[in-house]
Amino acid sequence: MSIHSLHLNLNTGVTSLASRKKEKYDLILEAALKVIAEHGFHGSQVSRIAKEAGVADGTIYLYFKNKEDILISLLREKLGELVAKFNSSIQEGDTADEALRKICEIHYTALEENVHLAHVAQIELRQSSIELRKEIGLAVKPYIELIESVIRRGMDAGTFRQGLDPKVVRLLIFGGMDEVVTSWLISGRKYSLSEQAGKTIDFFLKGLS
Amino acid sequence: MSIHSLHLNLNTGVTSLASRKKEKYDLILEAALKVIAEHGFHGSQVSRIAKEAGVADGTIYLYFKNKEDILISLLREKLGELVAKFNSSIQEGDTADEALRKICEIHYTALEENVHLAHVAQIELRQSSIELRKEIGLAVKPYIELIESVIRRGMDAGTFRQGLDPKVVRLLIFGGMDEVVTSWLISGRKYSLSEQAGKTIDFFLKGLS
Amino acid sequence: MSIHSLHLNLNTGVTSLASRKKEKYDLILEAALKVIAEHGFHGSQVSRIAKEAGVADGTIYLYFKNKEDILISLLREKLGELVAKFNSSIQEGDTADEALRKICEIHYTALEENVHLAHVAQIELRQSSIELRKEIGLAVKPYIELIESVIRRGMDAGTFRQGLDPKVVRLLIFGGMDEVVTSWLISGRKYSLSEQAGKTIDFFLKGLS
Amino acid sequence: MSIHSLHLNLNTGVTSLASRKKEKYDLILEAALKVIAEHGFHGSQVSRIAKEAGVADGTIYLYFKNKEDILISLLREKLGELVAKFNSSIQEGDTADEALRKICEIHYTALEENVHLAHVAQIELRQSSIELRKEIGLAVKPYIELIESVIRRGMDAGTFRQGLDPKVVRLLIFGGMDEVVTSWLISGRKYSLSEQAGKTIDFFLKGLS
DNA sequence: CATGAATGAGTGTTCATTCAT
DNA sequence: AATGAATGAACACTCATTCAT
Repeated sequence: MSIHSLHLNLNTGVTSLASRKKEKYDLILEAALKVIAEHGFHGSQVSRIAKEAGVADGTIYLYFKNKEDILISLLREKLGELVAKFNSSIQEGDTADEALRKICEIHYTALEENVHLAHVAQIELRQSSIELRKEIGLAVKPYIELIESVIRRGMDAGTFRQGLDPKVVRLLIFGGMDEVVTSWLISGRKYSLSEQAGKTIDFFLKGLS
Repeated sequence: MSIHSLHLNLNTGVTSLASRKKEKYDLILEAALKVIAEHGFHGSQVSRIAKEAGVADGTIYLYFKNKEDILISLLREKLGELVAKFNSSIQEGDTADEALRKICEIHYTALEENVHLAHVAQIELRQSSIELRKEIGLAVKPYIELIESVIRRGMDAGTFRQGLDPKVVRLLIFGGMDEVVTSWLISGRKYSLSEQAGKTIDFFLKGLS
Repeated sequence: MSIHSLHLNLNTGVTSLASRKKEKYDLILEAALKVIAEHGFHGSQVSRIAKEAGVADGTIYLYFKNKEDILISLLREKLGELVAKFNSSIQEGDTADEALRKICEIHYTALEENVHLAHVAQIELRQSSIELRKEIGLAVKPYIELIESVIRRGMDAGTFRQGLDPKVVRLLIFGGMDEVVTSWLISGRKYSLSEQAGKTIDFFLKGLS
Repeated sequence: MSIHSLHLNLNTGVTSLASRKKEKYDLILEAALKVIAEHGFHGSQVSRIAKEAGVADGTIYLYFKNKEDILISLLREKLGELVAKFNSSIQEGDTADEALRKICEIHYTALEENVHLAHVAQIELRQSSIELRKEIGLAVKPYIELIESVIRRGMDAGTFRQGLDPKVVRLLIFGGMDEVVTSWLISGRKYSLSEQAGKTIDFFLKGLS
C-alpha cells in the first residue's frame, strides 16, 4: 500500500472501510429495486442498475458475484427487514390469534406501503431461473417458519383446534395471503389491500362452515 | 359442400386435413411441455422444441405465431382440459362441501399425475413476460370463478356461513392450494400430493379455531 | 381424372396448351410487377407474388427457375416491348435528330404512363444481386445499342459533328435520361416527366455552349 | 518497454480519448468499405466486417446504431471527402468551363483511384432499402448542387448559353458521368476511366450538333 | 400440371461479464 | 477501489425452394 492510498484512508477516517463498502452495496440494491420495479425484470440490465446507482458497470461486480446475486441479495435484505418487523411486533404475551392477525396486517400493510417491493417480490422475481427460485425459497423460509411457530403456539395453548398439520396449514395461510397480494397488484391496486386483512383472518380462523 | 363430401369427412374424421393439422399442433405442444419441464424456461429454445417434436424449426411457425404463443396455447389447452374435468365431475346434486372437496382432489391429483404439466404450470410459466402473465391470468380466471361459484352456492344453501366475501375467499383457497402444490414440487415430490387434499379441505371448511 | 376436372378442361378447350402456359407465365409476371411496385423489393416474397397471381407457391417454379428468374424475365419482357415500340416508331426516313427526339419522348412517356414499371425499373430492380444486375445490363444493352446506332447515323449523315465517340456518348445520353427519370420518381412525380423531353434533347443536341 | 515502443508512445502521445475513439470508428468504416467491395452487399454480414476490422461483433454497435448506419456513415464520410476535394480544387477565378472540367476529372479520377469506393458507391449502395436510399440522396445532394452552381455561374458569365434549365441540366450531367463510371466498372475496368473525361466534357459543352 | 405443407440455412443485435488502466 | 470499453455467445424468426400427393 502506497502513501497515496494511506492518505485516502485518512480522509475517509470518519466512516470505516466496512461502512463505505456497505454504503455502496446498499446503493446498488436500492437502485436495483427501483429499476426492476420501474422497468420490469427484462428491462433491468446490469448497466441500467449501475447507471441508476451512479457507479460504473464493473463496480457492480466488486460487490456482487453476478446479476442473479443482486436479486437474491435484494430479496434477502428486504425480507430480512420484514421478518425483523414481525418479530419486534409480535409480543411474547400475544395469543396466537393476535399474532396471526398481526402477521397478516403487517404482510398486507408493508407491501401496500412499498409498492416497488411488492411488485418486485410478487411479479418480477418470479420470472427468474430455477436457481434463483430456490434461493427465494430459502429467503422466504424463515417467514413461513414464523407462521408455523404461531400455529403450533395456538395449538399448544388450545386456541387452535387439534389435528391440524402445521406444515400444511402454514402453506395454506402463506399461499392464501400471497394470492390476495398478487391479485391486488394485477388489478391495478384499485382497492385497499390492508383492508382485506380482516376478511382473511376471519377465514383462516373460522373457515367456511 | 355436398352430402358426399360431408359423408367422407365423417369417414375420414380421424385423418382429415384438419385432424392432421391438429395432430402436428398437438405434437408440438406435447414436445414443448416436455422440453420446458425438462430444461426449464430458459433452456427451451424453439429449435429444441422443434427437434423434440421431430419437425423443422420453421414448421413451428406454421402452427404458432411465435414462441410465446406456444406457451399460451399450452396453458390454454391443458387448463381447458382441467376445467372440463372439473365440470364433468361436479354433479348438480353435489353439496358445496362435496364440490369443493372434488375441486381440491382433482387439482392435486391431476398435477400429481402429470408432473410435466405441474412443473410448467407452477414454476416455468411464472417466469414469463408481463404480456404472457396476463394471458395466463385469463386462462386461470374460469377456474377461479368456478371456485367462487361453489362458495356462493354453499352460502345460498346455508352450508357455508354468511358474511364471507367470495371474491377474497376464492383467492385464499386458490392461493392456498397453489402454494401446497409448489411446495410439493420444490421439495422434490417426496410425499403424496393427493393425500394433502383431506387436510386442505379440513382447513378450508373449519378454519383454525 | 374425375368428371369435374374433365369439365374444367372443356372450359379451357378454346385456348391451346401453349397459350395456357403462356397465359399463366404472363399472369405471374404481371403479379410480380404489381407486387414489387406496391410492396418494394424486400416485401416481394415469392408467396406474395403467387397469391397475387392466384396460383400456388410451387406453381411459380414450373414457369421460372427461381425468384431471380422472375425479375430478369420481367425486365426482359417489358424492356423488349419498349424497344419494339422504339423500332416501330422510328421511321426509316427519320433524321438522327428526329430519331433521338422520339427515343427521349418515348422513354419519358412510357415510364410516365406506367408508374409501376418505372418504379420497378428505376428503384427496385437496382436493389438486386450482382448476378441480376449483369442480366439487367444484358436486357438494357439492345436499347443502348439503339441509341448508338442513331448517333452513328447522325454522324454519317453529317447531322452530328465528327470526332464524337459513340460508345461514350451513348452512355452519356442514356445515363442522363435515366437520372432525370429517377429524380422525377424520387421527387414524388410532382411535375410532368414527358415535358422534360424538350430540354433534354436541347441539351444533347447543342450542349452547354 | 523498448526504445521502439517508447518512440511510438512519443508519437502517439497526442492521441486523446477522442482520437482513439475516432480511430476505431475509422477502422470499422475502412473494413466495411473493403468487405462490401469484395463480397458485395449481401455477403457483408456485420460479423464479417467486425472480423475484417479486428474487433468483436458487439464493438460495432458501440460506434454505429445498426448495420445500415455503417453504410450511411461510410457514404457520408467518403462523399464528404470528395466534395471537399472539389471545393478546394475549384478556384474562385475558374471559368465555368474549367470548373466543370475539373469536376468531371476529379469525379473520374477519384473513383478510378479508389476502386473499392467506386464499387460500393456505384453498385452496392444502390441495392439498399428505401430508407437508406433517401439518406444516399441527401448525401449526394451537395454534389449535385455544386454542379448546378457551376452551370448558373456559366450562364451568368455568358459562357453558357441562355435558356438552359439548370435543374434539368445538372441531372443530365451527373447522370451521364454516373453511367460512364458504372459502365466502366461493369466492363471489368478494361480501359482508363479518367481518359473519358475529355470526351465527356466535350459532349457536355458542345452537344451533338 | 398444380398444390401448399414442410423444410432449415442464415443473421442482426443484446447484454452479462471481464480486465487493462 | 473504480472504471467503462470491449467482448462474443446466444437465438428467434423468415422465406426461397422442394416434393409427396
